[in-house]
Amino acid sequence: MPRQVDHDARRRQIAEAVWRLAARGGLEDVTLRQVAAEAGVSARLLQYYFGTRPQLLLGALEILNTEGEQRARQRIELLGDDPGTHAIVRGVLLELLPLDEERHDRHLVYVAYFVRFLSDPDLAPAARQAPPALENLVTGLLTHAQELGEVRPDVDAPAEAAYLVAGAEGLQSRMLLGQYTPEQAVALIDHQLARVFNAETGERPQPDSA
Amino acid sequence: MPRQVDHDARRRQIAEAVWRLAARGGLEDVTLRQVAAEAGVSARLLQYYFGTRPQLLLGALEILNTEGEQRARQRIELLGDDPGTHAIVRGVLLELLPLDEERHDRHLVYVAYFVRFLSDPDLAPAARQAPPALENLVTGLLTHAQELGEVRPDVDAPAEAAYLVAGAEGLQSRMLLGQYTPEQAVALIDHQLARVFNAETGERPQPDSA
DNA sequence: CGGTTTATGGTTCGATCGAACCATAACACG
DNA sequence: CGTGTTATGGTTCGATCGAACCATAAACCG
Repeated sequence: MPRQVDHDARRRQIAEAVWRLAARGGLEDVTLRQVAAEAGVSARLLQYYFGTRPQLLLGALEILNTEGEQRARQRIELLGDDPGTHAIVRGVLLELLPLDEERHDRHLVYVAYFVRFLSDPDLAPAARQAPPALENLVTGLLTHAQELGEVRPDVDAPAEAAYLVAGAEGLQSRMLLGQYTPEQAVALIDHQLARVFNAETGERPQPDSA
Repeated sequence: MPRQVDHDARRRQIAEAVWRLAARGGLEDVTLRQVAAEAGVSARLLQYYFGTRPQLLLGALEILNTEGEQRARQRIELLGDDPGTHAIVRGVLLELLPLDEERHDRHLVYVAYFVRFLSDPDLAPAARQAPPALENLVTGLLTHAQELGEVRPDVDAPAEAAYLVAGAEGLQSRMLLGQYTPEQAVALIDHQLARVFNAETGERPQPDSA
């Protein structure tokens, strides 16, 4: 069924236009006419593929979510098999940083949606899931590393995991504001990881897989 | 000149309406008519006190900034004289958390403005100053504490300060999303502070001064 | 080949937006 | 007392918005 492919491709094309506009001027610039112009299609098509404007916003966000998850998983797998817990945690945290244009725009779009997440009952579930999931993942990885002896038993795994993730999110904002270079932000994360992990278990700072 | 007082009070009244609307629905809900209704004044007054809509957005942000600085300084001074470096750093970091309604709304408004900071040349300077200033302040405090022996000499003060501030900012986002209670967030910060500072220099976790 | 669904463009409508314009109270000062 | 500045409300205009409506080309199906 080649129809389905066309259909999804069209939705994706339109969603990308929404992302670009939201990353620039915020959600208030995401008007049906502007999206249509940015996507190079007629305004009627937005109605056809997404319906009303709130549905367009929601749909574009859902596509961004699934796409982001895919990319993250790919980049983690790109570390090779058995990359070591240290490297995996590092990969998860770096995923939160805007280290390339794709992640830059994605995180920016999330910020543009943020305030809506709090009040809009349709948008809320799309954003409330990811962060705790990440934190639980890191907690699990740290606990695992503790059992392997790669992390000293006196570190509070949940507390450290929570602050590692929170710190990465904070660095994300600052990078978006242009106040940290990618190198500085990565160095700060590596500094914390070097503290949590025993030194000898650390991978050499291999460049972020693009 | 009681005129000036009235003038500023009016501007503040209008700015508060802008904040409330931005904290709910984001900047796209900050329309001149809605602000007028929320503030209980006529739309004409917004023009009179602020001019055009971009000027209103900018003015409301500036008022929020100065007000936020004042409040922060007050709360720090409320710690008493010579509260100890540990307590001061703690106070600075807690200022980033939405621990009361005032800070909740303020941080929310910043998020609503965030995307604009990146593209709007008028808005940008209002937001780019604060974060690095905070970080430098914490770095200075940690270095000072190091000289006093309250922090071990082998900790990297700038790196730890940067991650402390970044972590507090990350916790801020999660609290706004309702994923952390104030107690949990404060506990995470205290956990990090206990690690950076020598144990005996720590104040007992005195409740956040409201 | 004929009909039904799918996919697309164009147009129009009522609502709302930002901003300019017009009016006039209230108070200040000479 | 009068006159001018300050402070406020109301109205209107052109532009734009979201959404509904109308049309039709293309593709698929019996």
